[in-house]
Amino acid sequence: MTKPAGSQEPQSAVPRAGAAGGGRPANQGPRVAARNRAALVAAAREVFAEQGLNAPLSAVARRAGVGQGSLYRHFADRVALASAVLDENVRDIERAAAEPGAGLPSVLGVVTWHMTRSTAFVDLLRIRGDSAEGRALAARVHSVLARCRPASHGLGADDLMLAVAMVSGAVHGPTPAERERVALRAWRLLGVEVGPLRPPAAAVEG
Amino acid sequence: MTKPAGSQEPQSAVPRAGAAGGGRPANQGPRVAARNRAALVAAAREVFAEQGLNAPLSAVARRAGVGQGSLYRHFADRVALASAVLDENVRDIERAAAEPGAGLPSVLGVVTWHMTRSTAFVDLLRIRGDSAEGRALAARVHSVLARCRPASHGLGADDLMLAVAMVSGAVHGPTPAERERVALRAWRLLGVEVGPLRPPAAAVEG
Amino acid sequence: MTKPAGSQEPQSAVPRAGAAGGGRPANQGPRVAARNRAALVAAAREVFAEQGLNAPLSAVARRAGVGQGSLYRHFADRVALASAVLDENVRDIERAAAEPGAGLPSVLGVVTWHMTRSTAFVDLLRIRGDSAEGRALAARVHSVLARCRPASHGLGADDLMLAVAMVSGAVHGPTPAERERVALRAWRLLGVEVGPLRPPAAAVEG
Amino acid sequence: MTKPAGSQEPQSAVPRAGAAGGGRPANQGPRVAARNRAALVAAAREVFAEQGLNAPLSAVARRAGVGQGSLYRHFADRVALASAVLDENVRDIERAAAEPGAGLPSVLGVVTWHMTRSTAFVDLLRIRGDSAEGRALAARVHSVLARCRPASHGLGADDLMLAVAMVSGAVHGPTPAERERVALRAWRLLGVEVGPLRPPAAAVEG
DNA sequence: GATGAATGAGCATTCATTCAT
DNA sequence: AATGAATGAATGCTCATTCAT
Repeated sequence: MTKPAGSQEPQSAVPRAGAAGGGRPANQGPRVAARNRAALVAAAREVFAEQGLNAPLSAVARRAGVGQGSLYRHFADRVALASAVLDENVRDIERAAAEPGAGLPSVLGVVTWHMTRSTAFVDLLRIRGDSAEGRALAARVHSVLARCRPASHGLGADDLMLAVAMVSGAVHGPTPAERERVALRAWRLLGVEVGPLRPPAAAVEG
Repeated sequence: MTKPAGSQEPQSAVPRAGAAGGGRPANQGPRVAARNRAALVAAAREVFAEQGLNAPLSAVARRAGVGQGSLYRHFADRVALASAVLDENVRDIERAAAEPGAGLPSVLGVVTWHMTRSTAFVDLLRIRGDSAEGRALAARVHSVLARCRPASHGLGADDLMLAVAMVSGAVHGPTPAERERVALRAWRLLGVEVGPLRPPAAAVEG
Repeated sequence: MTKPAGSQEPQSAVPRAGAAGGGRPANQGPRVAARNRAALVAAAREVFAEQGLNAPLSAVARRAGVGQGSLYRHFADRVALASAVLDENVRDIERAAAEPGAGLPSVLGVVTWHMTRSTAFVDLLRIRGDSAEGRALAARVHSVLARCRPASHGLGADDLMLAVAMVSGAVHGPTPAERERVALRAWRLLGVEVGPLRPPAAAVEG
Repeated sequence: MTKPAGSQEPQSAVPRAGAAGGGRPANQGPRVAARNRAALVAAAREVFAEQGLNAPLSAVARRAGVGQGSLYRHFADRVALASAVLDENVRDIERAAAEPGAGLPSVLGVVTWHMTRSTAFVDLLRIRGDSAEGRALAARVHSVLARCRPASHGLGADDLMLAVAMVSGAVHGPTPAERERVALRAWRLLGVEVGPLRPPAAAVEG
């Protein structure tokens, strides 16, 4: 007769203005569409980071404070949702590469920072071939690395992608700090210089 | 003395012993116990290799041609089953290290061969910390590497374990051949020499 | 981005909307929510009364004509469902105590009527300590008895609860009529006057 | 990867003489038949007392240190096993009635002692009608009470059986001491005198 | 366009019962 | 006569997906 411990209350990202009392929250109409989409991506980022890509989609909807149906309206399936999450990660990386004075080390710093923050991102780098969306995202990372790579380095972009996958594979551990330590050891083993592990300018989570 | 509410009614009032119909298959008796256990491990190896360590256990039982109950009789839980599977892999590695003339490259060849054969083995090497049994298996690999490592190499056993995890992380691809190609590229990037990718003398599957 | 191993495949690639075949019954939408909840409580009342509180919940769902999932949506666990059922019983008793001219005999009449109708109610009165909800329900009965008890009677509310439990313990038999007979004999043995065994004004089943 | 906590080791009541090592224990032949039967009854008494009459029969066999098959050889079904357990209880009661100087109070003392020791016995007294065996056992108790009843008492044997059932119904609580307290209160409420709660001369458990 | 209830297939696990040894 | 493994139906529970409102 105890309520299940793990039950999570909705964290209503979208405050309801609607009718009084315990009734169904008023339909906010299209006005909230964009807000809902963003809330879903943010929730999915957290949930996927914590529980892996298998996490129940219902948990994502709940954490986003959004109905199950809305999740499916915005994202046809799990892959679409995951892609949206990872798209932001990749965008961060592209942004880092575009910063003035950016070089391979600073970009790898951002890449590695994401690896230590998100299990899902690790999976993207490891298993990129499993879906068209995954391949596309990986291709964007590849292209960033290709542009950054200083000719002098001796590693082609393909090699760099492989190296990134290798480091991803090694990254694990209970805390971000521990994962950072492992990641840096892995890069050292590869003899690749990495800049400071950091989110790009305006990044939110990881 | 009441019929307990939760009790299970007999499945069939008229069990068939013979040939006809879809009746319950004959109970083969304890004679098949060892055979069943082996079949379960073999089936689990395949299923885990294909679908990862989270594959449905019912699929394992089905592929082994064994009842669900027998699976649980032989293996208390998923971890026990996985341990039995991976134990054979680790044993292969230990055997390879014990062969006359064995060295780090030949052992890594066996390790890598397993990586290209089994998703589950990759998971073991990557996420070794998830259970006592997993840690114990990983420790055995570590200890083999510690013994093999030529002092001259410059890499400690911890570094080698990390390297193995890195290669594991990179290994992916639709076919074993493709995965072998990737694994060899990864080792080259690390500057570590690997012997021929092969199962040890009498290995069965992988 | 891999298909999670444990994920569930869609049950049917071609869901039927229409009349024919054994396809999935149409989703009736939230309109039926309240109806479903009521149907579940009613079904649970019957099933628990017949088979005791350990009856399979699937049987409840089936009898209610409702999916398993809906049952779990409305009631987090077996206890929540049982509480909902027994809550109605207790409410009946409270209502009986509130009727004009009600006294201990008439309230005991209602209590006893429920005892002869529902195994589950008997269990509540006998084993009230098994859960917080059970204790709360029993406490409500206790409080009703405390209010009804004529000071002259010589029995405290605790004694009355014990007496109720004793009668509950004795009540058994194949038919309600038989159970009523036994219950009345039990009360007579205790020397306690009981009014007519009856449901309160607007009770539904029992 | 933790072993399930609740797993109980067999408490081998029957020491094995058999072959060396980990092989199947030698079949001890008919010599152990009687011993096994007794071990099963004893184990069932404990298991039923602890977990109720629904307890898994496998738990009984395990605790008896006996194969599942042997259980089924000795007892055709759950009811037969329960009957064997309760038969000993009833025999205790009959023995108590046969003691020199025995009277209704001392017999009720033994009856009540059993009620506070065994859930199963309570069930027998409450639900005696559910099986032929149950009815037969209850009839034996009835007959003992009929012989003991002092004419002066005013209660017929039927009334006494009902009273016993009523007290049974009230008996519950976490400890035997608590259950004794409740039972005595119940008898007092009925105005029936009870002797000291005790097992008969050579009783084993209860 | 949002909502959240409905649905039932699927997986893990348990356990009564049978049966070869 | 004992043993203990095999068997699979049954049950609890979860979750992807649909759909009326």
